[in-house]
Amino acid sequence: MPGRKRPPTMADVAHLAGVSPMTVSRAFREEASVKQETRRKIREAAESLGYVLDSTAAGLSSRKTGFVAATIPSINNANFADSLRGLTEGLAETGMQILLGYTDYDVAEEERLIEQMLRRRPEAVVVTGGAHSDRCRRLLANAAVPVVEIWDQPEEPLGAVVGFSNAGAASLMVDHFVEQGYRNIGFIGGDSSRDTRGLDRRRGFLRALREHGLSDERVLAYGMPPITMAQGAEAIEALRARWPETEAVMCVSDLSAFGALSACQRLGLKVPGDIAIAGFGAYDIAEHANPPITTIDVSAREIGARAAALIIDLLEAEQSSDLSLVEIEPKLLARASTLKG
Amino acid sequence: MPGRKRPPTMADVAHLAGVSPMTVSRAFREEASVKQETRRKIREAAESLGYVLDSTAAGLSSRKTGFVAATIPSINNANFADSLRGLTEGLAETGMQILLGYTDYDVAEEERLIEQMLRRRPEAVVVTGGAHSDRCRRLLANAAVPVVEIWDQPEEPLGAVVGFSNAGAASLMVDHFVEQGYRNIGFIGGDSSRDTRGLDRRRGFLRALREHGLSDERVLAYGMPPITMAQGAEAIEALRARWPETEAVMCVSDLSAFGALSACQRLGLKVPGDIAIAGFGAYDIAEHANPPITTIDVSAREIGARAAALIIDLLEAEQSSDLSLVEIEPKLLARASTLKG
DNA sequence: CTTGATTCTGTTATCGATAACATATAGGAC
DNA sequence: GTCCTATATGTTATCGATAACAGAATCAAG
Repeated sequence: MPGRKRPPTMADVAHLAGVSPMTVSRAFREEASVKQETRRKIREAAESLGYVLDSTAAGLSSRKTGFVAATIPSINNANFADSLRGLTEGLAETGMQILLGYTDYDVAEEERLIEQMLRRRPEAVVVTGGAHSDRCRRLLANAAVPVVEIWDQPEEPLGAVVGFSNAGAASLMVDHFVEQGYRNIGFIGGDSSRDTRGLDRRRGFLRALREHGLSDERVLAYGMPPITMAQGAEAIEALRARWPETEAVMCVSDLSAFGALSACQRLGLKVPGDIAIAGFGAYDIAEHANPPITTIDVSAREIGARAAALIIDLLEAEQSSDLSLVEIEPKLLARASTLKG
Repeated sequence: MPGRKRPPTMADVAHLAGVSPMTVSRAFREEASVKQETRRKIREAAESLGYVLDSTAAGLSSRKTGFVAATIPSINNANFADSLRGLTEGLAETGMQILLGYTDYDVAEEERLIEQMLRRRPEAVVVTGGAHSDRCRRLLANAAVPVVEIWDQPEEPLGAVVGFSNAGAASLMVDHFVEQGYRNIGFIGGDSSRDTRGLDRRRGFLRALREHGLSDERVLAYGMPPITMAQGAEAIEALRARWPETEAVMCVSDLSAFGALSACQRLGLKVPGDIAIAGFGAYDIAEHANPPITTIDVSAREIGARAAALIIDLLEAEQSSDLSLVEIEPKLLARASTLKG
């Protein structure tokens, strides 16, 4: 950290290169018209001074910060990480940078975060999931930038949506269970009203059970989201203790499903012989477990990529026609953990 | 997106509240002296206008952006995610925000990222790992802000360091294997020079083998980092094919170890009976696998937390005494996957 | 050589806040 | 009531860039 002297500015570069600051500013943007030779001189001067553009100032002046704000519930979740990757990659060509925040599945925290992020004047906002505080909705509306909600299909969207119905996705699993001949079917999920996507899955799952004329009583809520492997393990034991006749269980995520699977195996239960186990999210772990775990693939990365494309469109359009709905189709991946004989 | 009218500024709030802009500015900072009553009036005015502070402008003026830049190799890695969480939580009280970038294990990409981030004028920078391009080193040196390197102990640190010796950590595993009586020992890692931490682990592992007078030939390099479960699975089969006498294997990460474990079980091999398998990183999956996988815990979250504490110190100190080295001690977690009898 | 179009470069005002300094008001101590 | 200190507020200049406009240089065509 050699001496805290102030970093060089465009004026310094301009001085050294013998041009005006404005020309330096232009030289740093590809599209602007600057003579080849001048540009070279400027780049050299900049490099020799160790000059780095100040996008804080640039943003203030041009009213374009190059930020896209994004919130996800948890950083430690491969699904959201995949979506984030899709988003980052999709925005890469535009040079936009992601401003990331974790809500920890909490709408109050989301509100705090969104406000903090809006202070940075992002050019677009991506939020995960459909539940938001009133103030948060107001803040976003006032921000007058495109908003994209992902991973859900909210009843009252804030703007554009790239998502799927969590309830509908879960019902796919019921269909699969029924088709495989299971009748005593259970569900393991989180304990909190905070994970609205998890709750939607449960709701859709139970409704589908009823539609098939089956009992929807075998439900176990366990722990705060994100529900862990350990909680999946505890939950399956509790479920088996209470409803020993259970033949098949869906867990709210692949992680809990894996925990449940491991717990069963430790207890000497055969999966799927004694009990079938399914998850949600198409994590790597579901594919590589023994047996591989039946799951639902919601194309997490695609969600991010589509959101990026949508943002690019909306920013170009200027027009505020952003009530688009991009529907992602969840796919059931039938694997050994639920397949009979 | 109701009409793209310009958002309100402090001047608007000041006008409505009947005070000067400066007082509004003060009212938004806790420490500043503003009469209770005035502050209330201002907050009300702000809320009714939907005013949100512009930290772009604030940062320009005060020369404090409230950003800490951080790079990690991959977003989809629970270890780095944990460090990031520790960092975020540690910085929360200061109100600083993380500006995140993924290098994808690539020094050129790291250089690009660092420059992009430095344009935002972060008040500190956290980088993961010890390999950097010359230009990147120069950029960081010129930036005149504290730099903390994590997850490594570089020979030529850029600034402060919060890390551990990857080579030393891997040698712990050799000690464990030898103690358990294994003699024919192998290593599975990535194929690329890009994951320097992975290479360090391999190097340390092989050196330790030689120090114990054992053969260091059973090494398989497989795929690009981050090495996946699938690659772990392929690799263990290839390793067994080439060196059937192998009794114990360390994989460069828990993910590949889990892949290897699953592959062995599918082949009907007993773990640890026929072959012992260990990983690295203390992922959840290692704990919940069947059998649980022996691994090395490097306290990923603590790394982030310590980095945060260090940054807070360095920023307070003003003094540029930032060659601190915080040593994290890796711990071997001996589990069933390598324990005899 | 003049003209007009095109390309390149400079000048001035401004983005929205805060620092630094100046001033006003309030509250005790004597 | 005076003086002093502490608290509260206002004024002016500035942070580092870019927008918008204006002016100079270049070049081809007539």
